Amino acid sequence: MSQNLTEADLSHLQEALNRSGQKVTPQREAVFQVLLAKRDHPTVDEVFNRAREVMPGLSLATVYNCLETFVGCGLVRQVNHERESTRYCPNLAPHAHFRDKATGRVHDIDLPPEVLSSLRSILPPGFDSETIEISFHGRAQSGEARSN
Amino acid sequence: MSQNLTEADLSHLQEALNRSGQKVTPQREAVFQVLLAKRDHPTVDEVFNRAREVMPGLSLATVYNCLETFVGCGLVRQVNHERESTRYCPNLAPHAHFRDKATGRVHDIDLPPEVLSSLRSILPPGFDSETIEISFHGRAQSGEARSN
DNA sequence: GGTGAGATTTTGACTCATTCTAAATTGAAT
DNA sequence: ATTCAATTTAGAATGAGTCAAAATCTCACC
Ligand SMILES: [Mn+2]
Ligand SMILES: [Mn+2]
Ligand SMILES: [Zn+2]
Ligand SMILES: [Zn+2]
Repeated sequence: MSQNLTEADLSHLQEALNRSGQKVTPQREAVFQVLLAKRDHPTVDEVFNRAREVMPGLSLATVYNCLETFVGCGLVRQVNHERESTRYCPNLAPHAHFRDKATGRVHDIDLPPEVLSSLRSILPPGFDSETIEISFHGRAQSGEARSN
Repeated sequence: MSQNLTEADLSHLQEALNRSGQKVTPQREAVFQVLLAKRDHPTVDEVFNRAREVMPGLSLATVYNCLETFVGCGLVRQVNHERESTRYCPNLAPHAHFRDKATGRVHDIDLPPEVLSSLRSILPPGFDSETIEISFHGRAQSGEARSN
């Protein structure tokens, strides 16, 4: 379960933090490790509980801080569905989210470049978009429902 | 400004409420009127303040109740961006939302059927989507920024 | 290997949009 | 008129997220 970060993942973390002038800390390593270990779009509380297993003294505020830092340097994305608790996703490829009505689980849906550009094309002139969020809501067959 | 509901809008309201076994009340008429009068995706508080001008005794809880009722019978859509307050939209045509970073305003973006179906097509087999939400975030030239 | 400045973490208080509860009011049907 | 369910209302409660201030850590520098 609680694998350490691979060499590659650690240097990804280091590089992104350095790039924005911030330090690698044990707490940030632990939180990042949790996100990579199980890519199921955990809430802050879920991250907190998982990270505490490996670092018992960790505080909830620090988890909020770490996740905000990661979002700020582009290491993870925030995922919101309606007014539910914010979830976090370390998948940096362009993708949409599918939330399963039955289980509440969130699945990554790959977003091909041509669909992305057809989406951009619906913006009238004068609208300059920096980010696009796409979320589906419905039912997923349990066979498909591997927890990502 | 505070026009009354047109005959057509009132019967739209009546029909939708009847269909789901609920009553037309003065409060529901006032809240619905507010949504139709200025289609700028108001928050609950904005709806509350506008509606109070025409019905001073109205309570905030009732505005929450009315809006929930309207969402339930398909008269309006909820619009969420990140963790900001929920906004409400009476535009029933398929459309995406563009939130202007600078002003916070939300604009409707028409969603052509072919783009909608190209989006549906990215779902792998086994995923059955009931709703899709698409939101852009960026800057809109002020010329384009009529408040819808 | 110390020192000090700045970054990070921690705790606990706080905010505020939303939800809940229970009492009052309304209104349609008999 | 009476009744009963639906609706409205005021106010309390909830809970994810934020903030402020003190404690701790890191690391460049000596
Ligand atoms: Mn969420
Ligand atoms: Mn919103
Ligand atoms: Zn994702
Ligand atoms: Zn809209």
